[in-house]
Amino acid sequence: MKVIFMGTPDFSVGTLEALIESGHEVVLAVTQPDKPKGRGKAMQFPPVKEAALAHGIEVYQPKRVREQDCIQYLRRYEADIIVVVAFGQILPREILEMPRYGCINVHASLLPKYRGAAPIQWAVINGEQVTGVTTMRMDEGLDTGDMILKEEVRLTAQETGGSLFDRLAQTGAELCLRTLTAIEDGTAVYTPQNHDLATHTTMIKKQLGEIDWQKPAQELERLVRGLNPWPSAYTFLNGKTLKIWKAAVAEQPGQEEARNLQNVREQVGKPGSEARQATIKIEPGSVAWVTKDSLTVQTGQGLLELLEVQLEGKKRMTIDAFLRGFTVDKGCRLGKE
RNA sequence: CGCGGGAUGGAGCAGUCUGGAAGCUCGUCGGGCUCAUAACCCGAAGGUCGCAGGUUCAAAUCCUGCUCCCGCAA
Repeated sequence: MKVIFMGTPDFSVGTLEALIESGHEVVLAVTQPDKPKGRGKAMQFPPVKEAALAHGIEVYQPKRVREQDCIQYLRRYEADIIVVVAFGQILPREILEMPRYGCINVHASLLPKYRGAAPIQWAVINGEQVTGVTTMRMDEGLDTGDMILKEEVRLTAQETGGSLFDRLAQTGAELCLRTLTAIEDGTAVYTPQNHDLATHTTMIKKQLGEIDWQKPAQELERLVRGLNPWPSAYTFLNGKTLKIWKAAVAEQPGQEEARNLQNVREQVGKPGSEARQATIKIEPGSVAWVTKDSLTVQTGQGLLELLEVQLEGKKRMTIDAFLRGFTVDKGCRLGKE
């Protein structure tokens, strides 16, 4: 089929390339405008633009697709279908109705759950067992169109936002091809969503990664995984940002750890309050115990062991490497002062 | 020219301001202790101090240029 592809980030690239390799005629790749990137200042192409250029496909980067100029421009390509994967702009009705087969969207969740911006990370953060990819025929709502195909993906215990992202991108690419085939064959079935079951996710903001030590260790561990590799969970140590790349809910302390715990309690406890020592609780966010190769923090519920961290301006490193050059005392508080 | 941190034996760091014998915590190798050990004791190997110039009797340290890594911001 004659396809116009719309997408922007890495997630979209897999589907674009699958379309090209499958023999569909991708006549145009629409993506967001270039933006100034990282440390220097240089403009950077969106991943989809990179991929399109590598395959010799024409690229179009409108600021706003809803503008008439843009709509007229797209019309000239007389596409059979428009495939949209994480494009980042809302399509107006005129575009939705433009191609013979409409606009097909690949969404990284099992609709109607997780409509919206960052379904992949949220699935990890929320501790979902299963998520997946859904293709739908777009309408004017946000991920509200009729569903065509759906594929489940099971999360692993150590799933990160990044790993799930990769898997769903591939699943999405395959599902998209199958969807196009079904549409071409006329065998596609359009199933309306049950809107009563819909849930929505919000865009991931950087600040979501700031760890609230009052929360349970299990929840924090999921946050760490969900926000890896971007934007990553973080806390503060001596006023500096400490990113947490990997953590684990700590097992019950063994004998030695228990003894260390006792030491901390003694340091934290006020002098002369012996009777209360047994009941004094380590504050959430305090280092519960530290050895030469492990660092465990008290949370609102349970303990979180930090396994891989990165201090501001430093490289990411395993906890044992980190502890070799950076002294962390028992009872030391993490987080903002 | 967006702001800032960094580059020192295999790892992570100190030393740089106030030039003058390369250090710390680990790891590795050898030996010892031990029922045993990731614990403890003794010993050893391993570094052109990111690169290139300059100043100086003398540069990891001061000056100039460059490369690479990283945090923020986008």
